[in-house]
Amino acid sequence: MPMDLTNTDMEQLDELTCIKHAYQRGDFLYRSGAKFQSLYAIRTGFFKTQVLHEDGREQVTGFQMAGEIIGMDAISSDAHACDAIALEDSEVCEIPFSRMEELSRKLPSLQRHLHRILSREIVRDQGIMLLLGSMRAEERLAAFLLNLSQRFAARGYSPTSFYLRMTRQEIGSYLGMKLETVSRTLSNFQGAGLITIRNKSVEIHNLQKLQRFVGPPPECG
Amino acid sequence: MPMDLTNTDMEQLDELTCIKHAYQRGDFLYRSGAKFQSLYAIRTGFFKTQVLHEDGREQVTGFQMAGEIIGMDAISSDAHACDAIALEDSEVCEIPFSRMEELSRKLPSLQRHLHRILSREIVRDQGIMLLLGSMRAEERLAAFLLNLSQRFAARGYSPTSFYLRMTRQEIGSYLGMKLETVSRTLSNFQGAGLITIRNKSVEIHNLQKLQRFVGPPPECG
DNA sequence: GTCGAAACTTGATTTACATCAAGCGGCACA
DNA sequence: TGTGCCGCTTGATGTAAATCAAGTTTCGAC
Repeated sequence: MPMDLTNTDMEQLDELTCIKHAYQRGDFLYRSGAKFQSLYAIRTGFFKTQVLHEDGREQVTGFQMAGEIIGMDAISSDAHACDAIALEDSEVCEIPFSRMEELSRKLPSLQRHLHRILSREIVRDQGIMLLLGSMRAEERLAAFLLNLSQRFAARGYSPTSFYLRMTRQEIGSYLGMKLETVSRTLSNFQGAGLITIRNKSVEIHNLQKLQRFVGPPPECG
Repeated sequence: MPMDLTNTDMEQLDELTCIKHAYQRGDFLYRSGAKFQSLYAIRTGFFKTQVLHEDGREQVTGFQMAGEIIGMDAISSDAHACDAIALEDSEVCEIPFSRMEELSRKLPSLQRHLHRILSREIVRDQGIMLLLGSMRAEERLAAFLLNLSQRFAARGYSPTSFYLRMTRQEIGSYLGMKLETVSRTLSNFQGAGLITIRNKSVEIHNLQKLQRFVGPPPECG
């Protein structure tokens, strides 16, 4: 939780983030419809969030990793609007939201931080809307890999070599395509020498080239 | 702005919402990249928000009407992340955000309200992700019409008879399809007796039937 | 180590939607 | 009261991705 708090602020904030929990792969952090109590800061591990349509269709709405906050969708109606499921053994800090509201009334920097986090989620979602609404399969997958790359890099891991914690099916759900298309497109990237993919481990050989995939097809010449 | 405020709270809030502006059709309320100062409450009229990809592609991320708040995406980075454009002559209240933060530290009910608004936007976006990621064109358009219907109804207008303020192109951008597909699908709905559409005026004949379109194709029998 | 279920890859075929193309209609403006 | 443009509709054709269908690999449970 990087923010511009003084030490004493930090101490007060500690009161918030003290309830730690461990989850195993497959565990639900929360379920859609559950009463909202807390936000959750992921300390270690990997989660997915998904919304379920009444007709059984599901849409993965995000993959969350260490340092990210989830549960913000639940504030609006006091009930969670999606499921959050651990994709690997994970640790989270539970942040009781009423405490957070109370404290953020006293600490402007905490208040500001909370607002930014909420807003960042909105911006993230808009980016996914752009991706789902106006990109082709190849571009979506390239954008997805680059996004993971950046986030791993920001955490001190390699931006070019990492494990996918999720299945092809889950990637497909997130990106609005079928698992076969995910598999095929990854194979194409590999065939083009952009990446090496072996099961869930990815190696990106050329970030720039992959970046160039995210954009309109090169028919403009 | 319906909320549970006492009268004196209400008076303090009035200080916030006093800067009124008028916009004509086509005017920008704000542009992507502009410095963030304020949220905007739409009093009358109709807006669209859109994100622009560097390669020129654009994605409409929402249509906003009276009573709705826009500009929340800008909080995270102190700069607007999308354009907001009036689709008809409109009036908005500018809400300076620093004032709002200040005041919401004193008024827990305002604080709570702000958090709910931010969270509601997140939930809305997730719904659009579901729509874009896992629905067919027909379902998306049905869902779109039903959403407009509900929102008009909530404002005291007819849920079954209304004007579309946006072009087929804009609907298509929002729903991740081409304008021709929007046009064709609307024609199909009309052919099936679900709606009457004449230019931008829509009449929904059967909300239930339209509702049933939002769901998996009836192959389950 | 063996078995069985999931996850994944790859190919053949189908399909929903995009693209290309032409004509119509309503509205702003002269 | 025309006239030109933009938004819209509709048809013909093309194509990206879905679907259907094997076959292979991986991995967890026993």
